[in-house]
Amino acid sequence: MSLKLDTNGSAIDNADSSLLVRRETTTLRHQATDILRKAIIDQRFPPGKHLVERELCELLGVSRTSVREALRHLESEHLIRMVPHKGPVVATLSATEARNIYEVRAALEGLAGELFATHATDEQIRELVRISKDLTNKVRSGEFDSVLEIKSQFYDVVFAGAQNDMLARMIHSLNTRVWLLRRMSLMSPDRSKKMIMEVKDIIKAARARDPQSMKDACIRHVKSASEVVLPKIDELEQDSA
Amino acid sequence: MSLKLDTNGSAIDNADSSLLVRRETTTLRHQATDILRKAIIDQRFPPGKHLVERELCELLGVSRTSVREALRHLESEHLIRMVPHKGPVVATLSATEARNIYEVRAALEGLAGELFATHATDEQIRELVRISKDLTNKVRSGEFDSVLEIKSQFYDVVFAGAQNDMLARMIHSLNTRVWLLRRMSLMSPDRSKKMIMEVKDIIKAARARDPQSMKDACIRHVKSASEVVLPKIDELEQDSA
DNA sequence: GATTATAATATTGTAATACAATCTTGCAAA
DNA sequence: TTTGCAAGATTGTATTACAATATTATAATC
Repeated sequence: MSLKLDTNGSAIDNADSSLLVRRETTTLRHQATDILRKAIIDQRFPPGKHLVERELCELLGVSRTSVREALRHLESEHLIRMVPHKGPVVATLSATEARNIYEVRAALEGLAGELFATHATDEQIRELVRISKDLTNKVRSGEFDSVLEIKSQFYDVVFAGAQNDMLARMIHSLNTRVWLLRRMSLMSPDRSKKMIMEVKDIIKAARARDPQSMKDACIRHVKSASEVVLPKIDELEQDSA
Repeated sequence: MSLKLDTNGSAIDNADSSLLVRRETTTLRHQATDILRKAIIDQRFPPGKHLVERELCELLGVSRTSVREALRHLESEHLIRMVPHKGPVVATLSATEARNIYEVRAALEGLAGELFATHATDEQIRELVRISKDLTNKVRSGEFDSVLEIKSQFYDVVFAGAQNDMLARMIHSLNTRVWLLRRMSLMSPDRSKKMIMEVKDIIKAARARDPQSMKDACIRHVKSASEVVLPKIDELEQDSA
């Protein structure tokens, strides 16, 4: 496993028009946080795995100070759990938690949709349409790997149009925790087809600028995804018991 | 200012029936986090104040290690903002952010209400009724200081009945950030009266176990609070500009 | 005097080391 | 087999150190 990060934060790309100094914000602990987060999301550290600080130090090539502060951050994202005097454990996701998260996501994404239909610019609506077409193509051609990424773009536009950063951050943090469930759900081809239909409903409501329908469509979309995913995680939990 | 914390974590209260070992979970950094959080919420560190790590060390009587890890935690709660190479700054709350938070709160507390009406036990409903009466009394007798505390109890019961920890945690973290706005809002006597009415609506819906009305009542309650508070923070922002 | 260059200072970011508290494990004794 | 204890591992915390960066004060130049 090589998770090493570059100690000299490079990247002095100042090609854009702004004359602002490209302030080097990437601290080591920040890089460490990102790398560890990615490792957890990609399941290189499987749920339940007991992490050892010293091993992480070697793995990342940074000191314990930085590792510990990174762990503190991941703890607040609920990606790891700190057991006193035992150390960090990669968070597991119980069926109950997954259910809870999808309940909250439905409410929040419903709100996001409602706000988008209310505040979005025409350009943002067009952008959403464009992405949804892209999504359809990728599903048709079977490129399921890129579907999740495009889906993220889709939501980024929704959040931008909704004009509520707090909301965007909260949904994002929820999604981080159910990332693998989402991947699981989008991989199944029949789910993909249904997903496309639901996105079409969302687009329709967006073009009509109808907050209520947009909200409903977004909620239906999350609920529909949860109906695919939750039974699966229920099974998994049964198996391990 | 004395914010010192006790280094020897004391507290071996094992009077309850459980035979489980009362595991000593209070690490120094945890205590430090709590104390700093409280100091910020109580405005002993006013918004925008530049905190200096070494001063915090002396203030709390712990090492920089612990202080920094505590800061990492508060950063993720958005109570402080880390400026690279300048250090932690107590977070300020813009009018826009406040508006965003109240939007999200409305959605989340609406969900909490809906879930409570669906899942709560009869005992929990009775408990809610009891607390709301307590609340009415305190408002009548003008004890506004304790109103906010009882209101917290009220919500704790709602969350317990809603059976969604994730939801509870998210609302709680939002409330932390708008704590002073809430205090501001509840202090005004006429707001209190309206608040009592709204709580009565919530109670009514809870007893009827009507998810939809409970949801609506909870949303109305948050919206109503925001209508009192948001103009005030708008003024504040105008003044400082 | 105003502006710029330079130095001094303060603070954060990171590392390395140390040690006590605690947990885990394995082994010996009953 | 169970109990007790020692050894090892790991975290929690403190201390010290130093480089990188930001701020402030001072001197130099126009």
